[in-house]
This record gives sequence, C-alpha cells and structure tokens, in this order.
Amino acid sequence: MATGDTAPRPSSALTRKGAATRARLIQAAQCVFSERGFLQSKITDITAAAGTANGTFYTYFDSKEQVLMAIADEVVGRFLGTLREGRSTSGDPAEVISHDNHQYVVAYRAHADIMRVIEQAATFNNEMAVLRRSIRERFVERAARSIRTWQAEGLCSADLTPRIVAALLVAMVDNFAYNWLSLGQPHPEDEVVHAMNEIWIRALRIPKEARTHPAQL
Amino acid sequence: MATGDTAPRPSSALTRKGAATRARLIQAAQCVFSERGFLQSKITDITAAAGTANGTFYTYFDSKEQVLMAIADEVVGRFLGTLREGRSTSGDPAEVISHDNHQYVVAYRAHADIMRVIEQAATFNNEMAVLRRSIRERFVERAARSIRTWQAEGLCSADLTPRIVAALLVAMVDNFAYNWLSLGQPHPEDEVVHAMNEIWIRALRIPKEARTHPAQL
Amino acid sequence: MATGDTAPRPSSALTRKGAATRARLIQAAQCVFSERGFLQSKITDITAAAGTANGTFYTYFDSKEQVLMAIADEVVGRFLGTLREGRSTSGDPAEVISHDNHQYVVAYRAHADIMRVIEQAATFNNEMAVLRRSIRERFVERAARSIRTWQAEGLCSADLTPRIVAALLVAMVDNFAYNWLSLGQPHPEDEVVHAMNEIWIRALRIPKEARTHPAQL
Amino acid sequence: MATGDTAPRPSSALTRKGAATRARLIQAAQCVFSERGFLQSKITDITAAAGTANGTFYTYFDSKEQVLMAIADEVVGRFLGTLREGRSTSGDPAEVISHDNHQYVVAYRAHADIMRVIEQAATFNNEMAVLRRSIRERFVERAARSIRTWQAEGLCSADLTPRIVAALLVAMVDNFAYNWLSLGQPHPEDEVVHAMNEIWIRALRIPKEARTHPAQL
DNA sequence: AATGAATGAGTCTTCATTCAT
DNA sequence: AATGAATGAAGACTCATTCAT
Repeated sequence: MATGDTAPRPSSALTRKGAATRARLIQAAQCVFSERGFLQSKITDITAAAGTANGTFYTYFDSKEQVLMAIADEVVGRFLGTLREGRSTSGDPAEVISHDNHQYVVAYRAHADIMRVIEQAATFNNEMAVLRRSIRERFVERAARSIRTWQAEGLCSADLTPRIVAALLVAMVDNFAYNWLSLGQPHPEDEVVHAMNEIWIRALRIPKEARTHPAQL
Repeated sequence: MATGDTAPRPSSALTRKGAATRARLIQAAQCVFSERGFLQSKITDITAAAGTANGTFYTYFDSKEQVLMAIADEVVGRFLGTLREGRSTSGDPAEVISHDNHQYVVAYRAHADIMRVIEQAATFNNEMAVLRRSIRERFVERAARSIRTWQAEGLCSADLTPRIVAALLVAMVDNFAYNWLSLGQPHPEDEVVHAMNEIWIRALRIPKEARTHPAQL
Repeated sequence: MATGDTAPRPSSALTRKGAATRARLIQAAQCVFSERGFLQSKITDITAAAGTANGTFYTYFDSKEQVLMAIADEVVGRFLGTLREGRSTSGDPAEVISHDNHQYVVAYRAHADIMRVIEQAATFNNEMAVLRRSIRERFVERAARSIRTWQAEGLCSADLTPRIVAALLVAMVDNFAYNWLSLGQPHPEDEVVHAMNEIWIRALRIPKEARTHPAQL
Repeated sequence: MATGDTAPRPSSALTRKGAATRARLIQAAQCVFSERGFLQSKITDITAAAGTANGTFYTYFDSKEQVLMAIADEVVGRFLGTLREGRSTSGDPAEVISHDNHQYVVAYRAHADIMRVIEQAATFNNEMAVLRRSIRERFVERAARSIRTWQAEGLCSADLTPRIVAALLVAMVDNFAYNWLSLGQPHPEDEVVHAMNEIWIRALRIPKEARTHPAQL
C-alpha cells in the first residue's frame, strides 16, 4: 500500500517509547498541516504540538516531506480500507455505483483536511505527486474493470472506452469532492450524491428497469 | 476581468519604455513559472530571464504573488476570450456542448503550463484561490444557465438541479484537462472529447434525434 | 596561480562598491581565521568584522571554504611573488640556497597566521589539501631542478636523487617554518637560517672554496 | 607517558566486562577516526562500530576529544616502545642514525592513520597540540643529546647548535613521514631512507672512515 | 527608470551530551 | 553497566525586499 519509504530513521526496531513519540509527531504533524497547510508549517510547529524538543523530530524523520509521506501512506491505507469495508456485494451496476460513490464521499470527508495538504504538496514534490496520482489511478483502474465486466455482460453500453469513461467520471467525483469537502464549497449532500450516481448511470446507459438483467442499449 | 490589483506601482501612466520593461518581466515570469513552478522560482530568475536588474522587478510589482496575479488575469482573459470567440451560434444543445467542450480543451491546452502554476499558488495564496474558483464558477454559471434554458424548453431532462449537474460536469472537464494537459497524463484527444460530450449529453438526457425539437424525456 | 575557483558568485563583473565589500569580507575573514582558526570562525564573525549584514557574505561567497580558498589563492600568489622578487641572480649554489632559504623564511613569516589556517583546513578539506600540496610541490620542483643543474655542472654531489633530496630538504624547511612561525615555537632566527643553509650545502656536498668552480666531490 | 587524563570515568576499578567494552570502544574509535578523520566522525559512528548503544560511550569517556587522547596516549606509547625496542647498541653515530631513521619509519608506518588524526586534532585542540609537540620534542631531545655527545667525543662536527640541527632534522624526518605515510604521497622507501641518513650524516659531518674513531672535522 | 548591492528575518538541520529506565 | 530516546544550543543558508546611487 505504502508508496514512500516510511521506515523510521533508526535502523533498529523502535522501542515502545520511541513508537509512541513517533506516533505523537505524526499526529501533531497531521494537525498542524491540516490547520495551516504544508508550506506554512514549520518543524517547530510540529514539535511544539507534539510536546517534544526540536531535534526529536529528526530522530524519526529526515524532513517535513518525509513525515507527510508517512501520514499520506497511512491516510491512503485508511481511505482504501474504508472503501473496501463497505464494498457492495451486489452485482447490480447501479447499486454498485451508488454504493461506491457514497463510500467515496464518506471516506473523502474523513480525510478531507489531509487531502488538501497532499494536493498542495503534490504541486511541488514529485514523490507526493506520484502518490496522489497512484490513489486516483487505483480508482480509475477499479472503475474501468467494473465497466469492462458490465459491458461484457451486456449490463451497460459498450460504445465508450472503459478506461476513458472511468478516468473522466473519477476525475469528476474526485475533484468535486476536493472542492466540496477539502476547500469547503457548500453543496447539499443528498442532491450531489444523487446527481453523481445518475451521471454515472446515464453515461454508461445502465437500464433502469431490471438492471441486473441485460437490456437493449 | 481582473481580480487582483494589477495596476503598476507608479500611479502615473507608464512611459513607452516602462511598459516594455513591464511586459518583458511578465513574459519572463510566465516562462520561469511554467518551467519550475511558482514556489521554485526566484525573483532573480525572473529578472535574469527578462534581462533586467534585480531591483527593477519592484518598480513594477509589489511581490512575486502580484506578478502572478497579473499573468493570471491576462491568461484568464485570453482563456475566456478563446471560448467566446468560438461560441456556437446554434441552439442545438448537443452541438453547443460538443462545441464548448472542444473549445475548452483547445483553450486549456494553450494555457496548460500557467494553469498548473495557478493551481499550485491557489493552494496557499488566498487571492489566487479566489481567482481559481472564479474561473470555474464562471463556467459552472454558464453551463447551469444553458441547462436551465434547455430544461425550460424541454430540450433536456429536468430531473437534476442545473447548478449541481453543471458543477459536477465542469469539475470533470476541468480536472481531467488539468491532469491531461497540465500534468501530462497521456490520453487520445479524439476519444476523450467524444466521451466528454457523450457524458454531458447522456447526463442531461438530450435526445439524439431532432435535438432542436423538444422530445419526451 | 589560482587553484580554486575564486570567481565571485555574481557572474557579471563587480561594481566598484561590490569589489570593495568583497575585499572587506576577505580582509575580515583573514583576521578572524587567523585569530581563532577556521573551524572556530562563524560566518557571523566574519560579517561582523567586515561590518556587513549576515547575508552579504553569500553575495560574494558560497561558503566558508570558498572564502578561504580565495584568501589562500591570494596568499599563495603573494608568497610566490615574494620569493620571485628576491630571486638570486648568482649562479653560486651556496649563495642561491642561502638566498632562497632566507626569502622563504621572510615570506613564510609574512603569512604565518594564514598558513596555520590553511594547514588546519587541509586536514579535512580536499580542495585545501590539494592547494597545500601544490605549494610545496612547486618548491620541491624548483629545488630539484636546481640540484639537477648543479649535478650536471659538477657543482654538487650527484649521488642522491634530486627529487628525493629536494623533497626531504623542503619538508625540513617548510615544516620547521610552520612550527616556528605558525605555531610560535621560539627559535633564534640567525642560527636557524644558518643551520638550514649548512644542512642543504652539506647534504648536497657543495664545496666551500670557489663554489662557482667545479671541485672534486 | 600519558598526557591527557585517560582514567575511566567511574573512579572504581572496571569490571572485566567494563574493561572489554571500553577496549571495544577505543578500537572502534581508532577505526572510525582513521577512516574519516576526527571531525567527520560522530559518536554514533563509534558506538555503531563498537556494537554498543549510543549512551554507553559516556560511561567510559567524557567526550570525543577524550577518547582520542586515550588512543593517542596508547599510540604514542607503542610508537616510543617500537623505537626503544630496536635501539641500536652500537656507538657508531652513522649506525645509530641509520638505525633510528629506519626504526622511525617503521614505527610511523604502523601508526600513520592515527597520526593523521592526531595531526588534525592538534590544529584545534590544545591538549592534542601539546601532545603532538611533546612527541616531537622527545625526539628532538634525544637527537640533540646524541649530537652533543658525539660533538664532545669529536665524532661529529661541533659548529652547529645541537638543539637546532636536531630540530631541523627531526622536522624533516617527521614531516616527510607524514606526507609520505599518512597522506599517501608515493616515494621509494629504500632511496628515501638512504637519503635521510645521508643528510643527517653530512649535516653533522660524520666521517665515513672509522666512524667510531675521532677524526678531523 | 534602472541598477545591483545590502539586508536580516526565518528555518532547517546537526550532533554532542544528558537522562530515565 | 547498558540502553536508546530526548535534548537544545549552535550555525548555516536562502531569498524576498529595500535602498542608495
């Protein structure tokens, strides 16, 4: 799951105390980053928030970038975890879409602050850009796979390239979530999720009636 | 058009020479920003590229942010101009959508580099965030207006809130363009634009046959 | 003459004022280094001594090492200049030796403080080690050349390899000067220089009587 | 022999285990110092090499300087020991000189790496400078004593001050050895040692024939 | 207007040394 | 004795911005 090297600096395993301090620093960094953004955060802000001395930061991380990678890796893991947990078991495409979009919004909301930080860091840090891209790629991949299956089974229109529709629809969901949840643009949740679902369903021409049964598209 | 205060520092009008120097600085800044991003660019990079002395920068701009605002304003103006020029005169929704999406892609591609810079600056500079939001807002507004009209005329489905579908579809187009054209993810243009159009058309349930004539949606 | 790259950071030529500031910084660095050694000197010590702001240092130099290189290059130049100026015109080996040793001591004394600094820096900085070695190498080379000539002309013993005797005798003079003049070990100048000369003369078996005339060695 | 305070920190005697740990640390420090020099060596490099925890270092030493003093004391002891062991019993000055020079080279070669470290530390640490000076002083003293004896016995020229010739000749041997063996400048051993001996012998005008018997100098 | 030197606040980063366990 | 986490003083370096000419 992890993309960056999040291993602690000391090569030996951490003691219980060390692990606790490291965790405190990560926690503090997450707070500080969320509050003022990555760029505006100083190492001393983090150590102050963690209640450690300045230099302690460097016992566990090489740089601000590295601690963000550690956080991001963890967040991505939790994010994906949230999605997996709530995986729809139904084979009904409309239900799958509705379910996934809802889960996506729920998961995003839980990490909206740190996603904003990752988004910022991705604009100037290559490692972070790679991570950011990989998150999205994962969703595109998954959506494309579903679409390919549905097309094969005649459950949806087959006239659009799966990879491309998937990329477009994921861009929509992901970026809308960013503007809405990370940047705080107000939108009514119910309507938004409904519209999202409908756009997916219509784009893929998933038939309304008896969606688990093939229809003439 | 302008969002930030882009007036030159001296309140008096610029001499011809002064205007030329200012233009050279803007030009240079745009190059430098495009190449290494806003954060990585130093004032001296800009003045070196413009062939002026270090301090000359401050004869025309108050800060690095301000020169970016000047550039961004100009770019936004050209961006919107490009779209307006190519405005579809047809009333056929499908044609309008197809036309607008194509124009959008063309316009975005022309400013992809600087859009990446604006995107970066928007993550930490409020003025830039406001500008960035305003660009998108303009498109959402316009799309929502079209949709509202089409709905009123029975040219498209009326079951989704215009503002929300518009926001979602614009998020899709805008963010996909960013990833594709600003960040360089490869995609086949024809297919992408086709899929984009189809998603809009299907999302809005614009009937294929006789699109200028109302149909039962 | 110069070994390191002592060009000022700004690629353009310095203005009169800039050159003055740079000179002041070099002057100050030389004082500070001489007083407390290279390692114990902080950049702020130098700028304080030069009466400039902290950052001004970096307008002219990249690092403490670089300013030392600039100083060292200059010192080496002056050092070699001093020796050249006072070059013995006589062909008499004893006279040449006596003259050169005297000049060497005079030149060394003039730069004893900075030589101590160079000696220190050469123990951990490779560039400086190279410079330090190159100074000595120059003297060894010169001495070896003289010896070779004298041997060919029968003016001195030919049973020792010129390069090796030269290296040994230069090590003696150079290192004794370091201990005496740089580290401050007290020695009576007259006696020391006399003994130095005698050791060279005897080592090379230069005949006392009629030294410009070949003798049976 | 010891110059610095090399007593272990706890005043009580060391346990067997403690002594072993201390020895391991000294051994490790010597390796690390030799490899990267005193300044570039971190305490953690030493403890890592010794296979102990960071803090253990301070159970046995007060500082990085102190462990070097301990090493230097030991090295100086071994150095002098090597020389003493191989002491020439002959009274023949030429033989004594040749023997001593050879022994000196052998002894120096055995400690060339750590001598380089001591040389470095002596440039900024007073204790180390004192130690370094004391080593040389010992040799100068010894050489001066021999010379004085030989002069008194008519075995060598009496026109140069023993202390001064000794200081010069020791500077030659010592510094040449440093450049050759510590800094790695290549030289052919046989020729070098031969030339060294000859310089001493000629400088002191030790007669070739029947050197144990007084001659007219 | 233009120049380019001067400024100095702001941060990062290192690592010898201490300390609680 | 040993451990290894914690400390924090110390100093380097950057670069947007100001200023004297």
